[in-house]
Amino acid sequence: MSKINIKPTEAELEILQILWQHGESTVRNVNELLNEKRNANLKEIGYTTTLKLMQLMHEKGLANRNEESRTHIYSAKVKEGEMQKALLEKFVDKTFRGSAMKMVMQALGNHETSKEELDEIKALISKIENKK
Amino acid sequence: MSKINIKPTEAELEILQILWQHGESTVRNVNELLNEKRNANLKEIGYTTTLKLMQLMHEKGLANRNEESRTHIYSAKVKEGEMQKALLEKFVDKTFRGSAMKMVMQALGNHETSKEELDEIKALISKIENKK
DNA sequence: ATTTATCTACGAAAAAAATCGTAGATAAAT
DNA sequence: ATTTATCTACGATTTTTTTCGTAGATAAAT
Repeated sequence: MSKINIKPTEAELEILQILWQHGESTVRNVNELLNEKRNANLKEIGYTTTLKLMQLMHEKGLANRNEESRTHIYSAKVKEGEMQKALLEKFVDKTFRGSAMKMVMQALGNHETSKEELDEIKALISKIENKK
Repeated sequence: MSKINIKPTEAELEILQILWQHGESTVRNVNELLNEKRNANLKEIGYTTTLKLMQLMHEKGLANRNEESRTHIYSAKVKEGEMQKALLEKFVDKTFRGSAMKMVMQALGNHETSKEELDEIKALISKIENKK
């Protein structure tokens, strides 16, 4: 269960993404990945900036930290799916006045959806329909 | 076409919602609606706070302002659908690593979807499929 | 005609988020 | 054994966002 009551900031979410994708990581790892992505023209993120953010995330309960070795190892404390669910709900409220349907329609409309994906959705719909 | 390159802040988006729903509005209108929603325990938003936000929105190009009468009348400059589209895209990137599909599946899974809504989606899917 | 209420403009304070510099400790390299 | 690199901790600065107070003008109420 464990509902998520901690909303990450933009920067924190970016780091969470990395932790979810790469699993346990050091600050340096994360910092490098952040800067790779942000590669373009933008200024690099300093090491201590990332460090500070990750320390805060640990304090807030967004990340675990293994302090056994000098170089601490961080990992996401919240599960990706749960966080997505929580953020999605908030987003739908804020942007689509609570109508998840509208959002889904919008997403399907805009986004180039492949045949496979459509099939996937159809399968899910059948599954939901059968439950009724 | 006019792509949207202006991202509203949280507070600004809340005001946009009101402008979209109610059309032309005065600052006082908006301020009252904001406080109604926020009714619970929270502290009220001061009138000048809302005023300032709406002035900024006007400067940024998020809102139109009719200054004919002393009491200015504001309206949303960007269309709701366009803004939703822009925000959705950003949100999918940030939260679902760009996979709109994942998000749709998540949304359909979580949210209690009625039969009518499911039919609506199925209709949309057919429409998309036929286009191919 | 005065008082009272309602607006806008403007600047500034407060709060939240992001960024960085420096110090001190430990490890690695020479 | 020294020097150099790498870490954490911590405080401070900067930037962004939100909030509000005050002044001056106009309208409404008395």
